[in-house]
Amino acid sequence: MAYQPSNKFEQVRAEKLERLAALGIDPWGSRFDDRQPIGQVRELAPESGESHIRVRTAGRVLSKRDSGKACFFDLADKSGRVQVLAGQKQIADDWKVVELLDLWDMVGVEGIIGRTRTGEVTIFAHRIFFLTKTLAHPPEKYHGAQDVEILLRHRYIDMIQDASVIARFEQRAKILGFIRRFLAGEGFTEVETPSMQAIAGGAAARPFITHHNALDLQLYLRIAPELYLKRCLVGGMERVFEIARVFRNEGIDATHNPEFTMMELYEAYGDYNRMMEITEQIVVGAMKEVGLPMQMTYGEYQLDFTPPWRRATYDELLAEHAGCHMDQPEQILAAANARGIATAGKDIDLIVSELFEATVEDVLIGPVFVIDYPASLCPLTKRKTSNPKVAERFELFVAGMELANAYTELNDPILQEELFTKQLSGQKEEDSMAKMDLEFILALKHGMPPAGGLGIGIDRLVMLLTSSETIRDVVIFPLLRPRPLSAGINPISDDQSEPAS
RNA sequence: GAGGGCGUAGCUCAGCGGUAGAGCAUCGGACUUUUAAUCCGUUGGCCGUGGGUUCAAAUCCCACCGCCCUCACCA
Repeated sequence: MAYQPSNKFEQVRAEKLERLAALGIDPWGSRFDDRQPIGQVRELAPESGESHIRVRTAGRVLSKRDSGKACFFDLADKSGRVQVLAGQKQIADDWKVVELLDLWDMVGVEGIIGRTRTGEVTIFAHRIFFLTKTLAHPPEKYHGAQDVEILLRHRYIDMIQDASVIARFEQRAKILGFIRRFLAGEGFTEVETPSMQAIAGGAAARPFITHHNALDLQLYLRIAPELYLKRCLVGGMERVFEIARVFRNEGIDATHNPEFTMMELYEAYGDYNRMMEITEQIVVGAMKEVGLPMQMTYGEYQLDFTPPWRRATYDELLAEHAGCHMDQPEQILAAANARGIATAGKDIDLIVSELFEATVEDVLIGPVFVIDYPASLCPLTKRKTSNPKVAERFELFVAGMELANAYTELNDPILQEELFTKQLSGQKEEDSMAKMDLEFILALKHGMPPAGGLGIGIDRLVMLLTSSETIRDVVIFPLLRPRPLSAGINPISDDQSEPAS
């Protein structure tokens, strides 16, 4: 299969493959040992002039300034960027390599660290080792690629041209690392429950459907790990958690990606009050992990995470922002009608929920725990002993985003079975958390200890802690509709994918 | 799903009825302290796709595709 360059730029670069080969140089390089990261190399630089310190490093050529018998280029690796001066006389035979060097090629460099007369940290090269040819033509050097579509579809371009992109995903990794260490320290065991489930339960969301051929079985991609993690409680795993990729077949916007990461934990003998403490510990700990102060800004908001955070009941927030109480149907209907919320044929609690979402959620700058939800909205949650119409549930809101959701878990199999059959009128089954799962009921019949359970949206937490405005900044490869390759970027083979019909 | 915006060279963008443009990048040349290097020259286009209006369409109209924003849906 012959390589077909997709434009003249690639044609030119392809020809350089031959020219490199003619010089006995492998354009795809090989192992390069004893490499010092560029960040470390920079630290060896003297105050001025050349040192006697030899350095050996490697990276990608991001810019290049030819100057007759010398060539300056900037070499970058993950740790930083440094200028290299390759003088024809100084690098001797390797000058042939420099002559064939293109932007975004990768090379190894050996030389002396120093500074030019303008003070720029520079490797005065003695050797240049060709490591990898870049066949594609890179974006413009000053602005770089700006088109969001290019940056998302080809995230590597985003990473190459903007060091903060990798840094942001490293922050994400640090946050996840902290959560794992913290929970391990608290005695939680990490488990991995099925992503493919015969019944997609544990949340209210439309699932993705898939199929197993050998079993001839329709399966769903999970919308939550909840029902499996509770089985672990039944079995005696007293503290258990999962960092679960979940999949929801819903719309896409700044805070929703079809697949995202949910941390769920369950603690036997706990309740939702205990979950609030853990939530504070996790969020505050994660903030410290990435070096954030308790007072911080996120977008236009000034947030103070100094614990304990405000705890406000669902009812008092409803009263404050919608002017009605959740147990007063006339008030609710009036308030809903006043805001144009359709009420006909809808269960009163569904209307309450819509009213709450319309009036309260967006104004919750927080951090604030919204506690004690209308019970009918919470089929997996234990009811308050003092008032069975209220469920021991909280949601954590920050900057208008829901960041966490937790309950005192319902462990009564008889009530659970009943709640699974109860659909609120005016609500589609797919919009309800109540989906009959007899296997789960059977598990509860074997005795699940009273417990607290917590889910934290990891992507949104990372957004908050990295000042990211959209979830796409923290999901490394967010979903985009596939399309025939963008102009100028063609595959090496000639079998173009067909556009979706 | 509804409304709005955008799609022009590899990239960043101008042009908005009358021969398709600039900067960077590329290619050739000069230059051993440049750093958005500079200087001289050069190449580069199904103007997203398909219809239509017009003597004439990148430009106006319609449909479709993709992306973005707002709203809706949704945690």
